[in-house]
Amino acid sequence: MSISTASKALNDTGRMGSETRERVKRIAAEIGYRPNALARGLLSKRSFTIGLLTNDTYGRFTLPVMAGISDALVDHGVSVFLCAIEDDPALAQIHVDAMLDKQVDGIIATGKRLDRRLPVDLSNLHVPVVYAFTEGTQNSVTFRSDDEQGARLAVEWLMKIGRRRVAHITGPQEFFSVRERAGAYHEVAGHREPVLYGVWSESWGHEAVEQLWKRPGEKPDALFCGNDQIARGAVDALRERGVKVPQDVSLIGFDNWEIVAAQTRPPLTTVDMELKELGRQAGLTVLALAEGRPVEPGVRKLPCRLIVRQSCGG
Amino acid sequence: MSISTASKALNDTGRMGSETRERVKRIAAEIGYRPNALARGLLSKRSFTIGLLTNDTYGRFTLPVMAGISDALVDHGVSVFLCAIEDDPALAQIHVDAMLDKQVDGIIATGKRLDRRLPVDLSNLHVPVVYAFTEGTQNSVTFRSDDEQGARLAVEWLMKIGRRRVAHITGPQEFFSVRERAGAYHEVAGHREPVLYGVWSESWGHEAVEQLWKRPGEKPDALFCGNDQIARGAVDALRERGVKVPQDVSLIGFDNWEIVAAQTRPPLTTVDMELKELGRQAGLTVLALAEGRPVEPGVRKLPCRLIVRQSCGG
DNA sequence: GCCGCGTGAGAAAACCTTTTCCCACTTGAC
DNA sequence: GTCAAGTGGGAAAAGGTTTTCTCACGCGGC
Repeated sequence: MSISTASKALNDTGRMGSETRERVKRIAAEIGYRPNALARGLLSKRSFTIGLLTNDTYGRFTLPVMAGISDALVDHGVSVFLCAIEDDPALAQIHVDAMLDKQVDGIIATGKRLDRRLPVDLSNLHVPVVYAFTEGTQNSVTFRSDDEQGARLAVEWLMKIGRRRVAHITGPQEFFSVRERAGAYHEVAGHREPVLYGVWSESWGHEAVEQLWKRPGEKPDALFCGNDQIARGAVDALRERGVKVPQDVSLIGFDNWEIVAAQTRPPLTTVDMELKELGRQAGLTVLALAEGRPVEPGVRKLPCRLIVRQSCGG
Repeated sequence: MSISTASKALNDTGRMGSETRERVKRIAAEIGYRPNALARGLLSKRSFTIGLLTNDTYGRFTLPVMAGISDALVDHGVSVFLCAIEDDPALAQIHVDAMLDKQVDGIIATGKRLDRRLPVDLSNLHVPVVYAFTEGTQNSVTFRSDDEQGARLAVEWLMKIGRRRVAHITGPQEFFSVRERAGAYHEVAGHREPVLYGVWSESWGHEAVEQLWKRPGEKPDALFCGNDQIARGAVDALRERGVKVPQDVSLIGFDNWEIVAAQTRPPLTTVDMELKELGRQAGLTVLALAEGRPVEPGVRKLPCRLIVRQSCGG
């Protein structure tokens, strides 16, 4: 039995008698034969391997994206190198070089912020690069959440359940997503209540509520928070003031970070950026590029989804 | 210039004139030559790739372990396939097969619980397997945190700062770590206060404090909590009751999950399991095994470290 | 002046697949 | 019976690297 015959039998290629083919397959299964992906890759120029580059240390954004990528690609036999590069350009370069040496079919770059580049230039690689939740280069394919639509979703929901004085407590104004969410907030809620910019922490949420409630005049009847941590801090501050959530004030967060959103009392209604779906699409896209299928460059905004828990009432 | 001469020049092997060697190296650098790791691996039987298998969806344990592995192995040119397998045996098998096909040099299995196996049998693979933070098989190498020592660290600290009535609020008794921590707690603190077993959530921490404070008689002056989430729930409950932390009650958590521990008010003193170090050692061990260096099988317990923040006072 | 040895460089095999090409044999038709 | 066409199987090359083996040449010693 020659090697080539065996190969053709297993791959259903070439011409041969069906009983020969079956026999080869049976014996291969018996001895547990598995082709060596290295050798196969050497010839086919496809390693069935991609690299995921991230500077998101906590994995809060990366992990769902990774799950989506893996989910989409495991059916295609593709495995994923995860490379956490902090914000270290030298480390990033080492990882990129290592991935290229290993002949990855493509690279997905992901981060923790839409408007930041990774500390390494991926623009002139000979493998396709797709950006997810991080800023891409000219003519690249970039996937991001539609923060404007997400914010709109949240504020519209608050209006729909009858809230009229919606305040917005959010992160630093330098963040692109912050500005985009604030823009949508203003469009839907008008300019009756202020936007409070701060940092992404619980303590800022807490402090912002203090500021709002110390002001004279009518208090807000709803808070749209820039992330779940801020929302959680706000809930705590409201409880301390004796303000009831959701009876007196409705509250919506952003991120749907389970560990924060679901454990808050009451559990937070929040905006989910569908990062897993984002990862899935990024994975399928880099695969398409690796296989030479044409992909239109540009920024793809994926819709967010409102996760309704108990912090809004209704 | 023959291929073999070039190879020998770049690898500093073989006999050749030093000026030839230098010339080859210079030109290689000029044209940006990088050897194909697939071809190299095909011959050397070393792919400089390992697989990390995990069923920890949140990545709370996996991520630090992964960081440690990557940190230790990047210097050796090793990349890591991350495979999240949930608790799905079929998915696990697919990922394991994919990794073996890709000729990984070894596999590190990690999980979210010391006393649970991954839903796939890794015992008869022809590549080395190291277990980290999950139960291994007979004769395997397993790395785990020393929960007993960690708990002792916490309770001794509470005693040292003058607390005498230390209660222990923790997770489900089926967990090995829970029993081990409770054992150490009893050894150090005696049996004056009860151990409250429950679940790993904030709400259980909250409820447990209710239970403790509803009982007649003297209240605890310290709480040793089974994880940071329980501790956080406990802090909230204490605040609601007007009990001051750390003035009236000192409180220690477990896990040092930054996002919970550092954002609690006051920030939690807690026990860190040094998962990154655990990952680092697991990485170096699997590398040693891959290179054929002998490694003593058995369970290696790594010491925990107490992270002092503000929830214990002085 | 010849032989042997040492030195530098290249040829070839090996790693494991896939794919192309070719050969031999069978079968059918005339 | 002969030829053509078609069919089943094998040989060989390719992919990029490392390693072992071989070869040619120059130099020193006798």
